[in-house]
Amino acid sequence: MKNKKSPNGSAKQPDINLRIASRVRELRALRGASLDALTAQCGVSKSMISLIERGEASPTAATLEKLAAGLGVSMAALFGPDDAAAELEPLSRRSDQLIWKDPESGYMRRALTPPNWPTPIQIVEVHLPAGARVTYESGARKPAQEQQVWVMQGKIEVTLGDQLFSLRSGDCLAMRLDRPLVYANPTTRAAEYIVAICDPAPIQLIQARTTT
DNA sequence: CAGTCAGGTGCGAAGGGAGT
DNA sequence: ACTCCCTTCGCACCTGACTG
Repeated sequence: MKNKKSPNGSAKQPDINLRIASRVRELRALRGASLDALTAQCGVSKSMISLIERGEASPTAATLEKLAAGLGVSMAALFGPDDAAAELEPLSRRSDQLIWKDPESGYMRRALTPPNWPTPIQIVEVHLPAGARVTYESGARKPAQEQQVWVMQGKIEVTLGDQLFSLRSGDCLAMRLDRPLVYANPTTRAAEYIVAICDPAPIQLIQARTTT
């Protein structure tokens, strides 16, 4: 739960933190929830949410996932577009894709889906270092979300509730996000995998922007 | 009441010293 | 040179007080 010092000292990620900040603030406003209300829903302290919304904290994947669950969205929705006036761009170039690194586990995720494209499908590329483990404790969401994990390289273990799945290169696991979820790389080599998430929240966000 | 700030806690990484 | 142990440091995260 508690953080480890990042390998390069203070690995601040100002751009991505500011993007997460505006996304959390926007999603919370969209739901008309106060800091207290969101605290009650996700279990992250009011002060921590406030820090995240100001871009002054580098939250762990576990904290972001709790926040996302409290807001009723996938984690991918927290990395969404920060420019409401941006044109619809169907092509996401490798060099433009947003990368976020979990300061706790070293887990690195790259958002592949074009950021402003109105789709419920979010595709994410993940690099999971050797020995790393990422826990998502929140379980069920409303509306229900589904995702599929396709391993490109290495081996990973996915624990959904009390079910353990060992995946190797080429394997694809489909799951409904209704139980706590753990990704682990028990090997001594980094693993790479693709996650396809079905989440209507980004569309709701774009629709809300266009109607305000 | 919503949001911010200050101070404190717990944890792992890094670094240094001692022993082999 | 290597390993073990201890201390220090930096960070996420928390509680509770404070402000408007």
